Amino acid sequence: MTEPLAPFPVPQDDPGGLTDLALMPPVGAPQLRADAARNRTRLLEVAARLAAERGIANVTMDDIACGAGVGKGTVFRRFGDRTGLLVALLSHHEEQLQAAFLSGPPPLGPGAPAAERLRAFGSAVIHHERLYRDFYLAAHAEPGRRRTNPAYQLRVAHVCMLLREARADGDIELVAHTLLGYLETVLIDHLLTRRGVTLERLQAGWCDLVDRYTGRCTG
Amino acid sequence: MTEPLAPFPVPQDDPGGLTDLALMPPVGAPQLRADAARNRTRLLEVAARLAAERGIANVTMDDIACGAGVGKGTVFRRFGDRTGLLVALLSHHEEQLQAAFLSGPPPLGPGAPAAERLRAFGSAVIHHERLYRDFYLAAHAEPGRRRTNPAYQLRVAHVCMLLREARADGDIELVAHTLLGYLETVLIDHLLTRRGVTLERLQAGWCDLVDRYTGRCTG
DNA sequence: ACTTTAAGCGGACCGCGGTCCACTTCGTGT
DNA sequence: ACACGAAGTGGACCGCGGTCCGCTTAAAGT
Repeated sequence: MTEPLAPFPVPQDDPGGLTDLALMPPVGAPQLRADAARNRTRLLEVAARLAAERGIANVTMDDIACGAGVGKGTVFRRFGDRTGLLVALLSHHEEQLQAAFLSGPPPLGPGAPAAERLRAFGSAVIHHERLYRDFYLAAHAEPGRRRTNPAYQLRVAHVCMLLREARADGDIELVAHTLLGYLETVLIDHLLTRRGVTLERLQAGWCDLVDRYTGRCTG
Repeated sequence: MTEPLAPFPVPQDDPGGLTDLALMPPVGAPQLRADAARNRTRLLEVAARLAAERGIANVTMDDIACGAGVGKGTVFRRFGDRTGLLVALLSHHEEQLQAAFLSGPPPLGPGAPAAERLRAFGSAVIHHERLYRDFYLAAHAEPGRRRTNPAYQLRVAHVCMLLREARADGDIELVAHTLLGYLETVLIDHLLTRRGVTLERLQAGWCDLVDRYTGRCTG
């Protein structure tokens, strides 16, 4: 239970909570009614505040609803379920990460060689997910949904692109999933906290993995 | 929801349900009272039967308790929680798999070259988990616990051993986790059912991954 | 301004996993 | 045979996530 995590801004856009975590396409968002938008914002603010106070694991949906002065039904109508709320909470940070690897400065963003960008990608993801560890762990409580969410799919697409650009041989999509498997929040957390693996070691392992697929020996 | 899955034998040993999935060490098991052992068996039988009838996802803990004619408290005392019960249900199959790669015939068991055994291992795990898909998916509902269970740790140890035997270079433990990440039930299932990847392709991807670490180019 | 209506709202309600604790039973030592 | 303690038992109880449905309200059309 990593606690505080300073409160953070709540995104105003993305009304439905459905396109969350997909950078770029706020298109097709069905436009919320004014009161609904207000409630959405308040709910996210309250959730963030309570999570900062006592850790997201100790915040119930009722807490959030009643903290925002709305009924429980409103919360579920807006976010679908608990996971949806968590995803929405994470979306702001997630978008920052996405912006960094899609259009930020090299070596993470465009400009550096693909292999180098891949290495930087791993490092960035590890740090990012570590920073918001509790949220990611909570949001991944339902393992089946993880890979269907837009943020994950964007990562897959991005890694595929870099692999192709790096002339990686083999089944690109499968390789991408293999690489992303290494970056799984739960695995990283397990290795770091339960197995005593250091961050440097993790990073080295990532670079090694990337190298195995992006040439060095198979050209 | 893959349904039927013929009923299967229920293990009589392993009283506490705690050492389940750890092949070999029924040592240290605290010896159940006769009635408790009887109830344990009945519970597992009922659970297996109901799961075969309507799929494990549609079986509640109350169903099982009342189907076995015992109170709910009894179920939880014996198995700790739902996951514990599922693990116990799987333990028989899991042990068969373990026996196969620990002491079965080559190429999966001892006798074949390590790299070949590793390739066979992936194939075996993929088929095995696919066979009991629903159970594994249900048992992995809580992602954090997966890697702390004895069965997973045994897999890690086994893969580490084979990697060392194959003179794989790099950080063996991390490599083992990378490999096992590829075999994650949820990932495999996602690729097979949601992404239309074929079994052969999956298998080829596994062999490729193994080869990257066990020589071929890095010697 | 007035109507209309789809979207939003709230909170009672449900089912499930999990806990608790007073009571029973097994099996051991005498 | 018996007494006694540890292990086992059952079912009432709890909290949480999630649903339902009758009421309210924002905002678009006229």
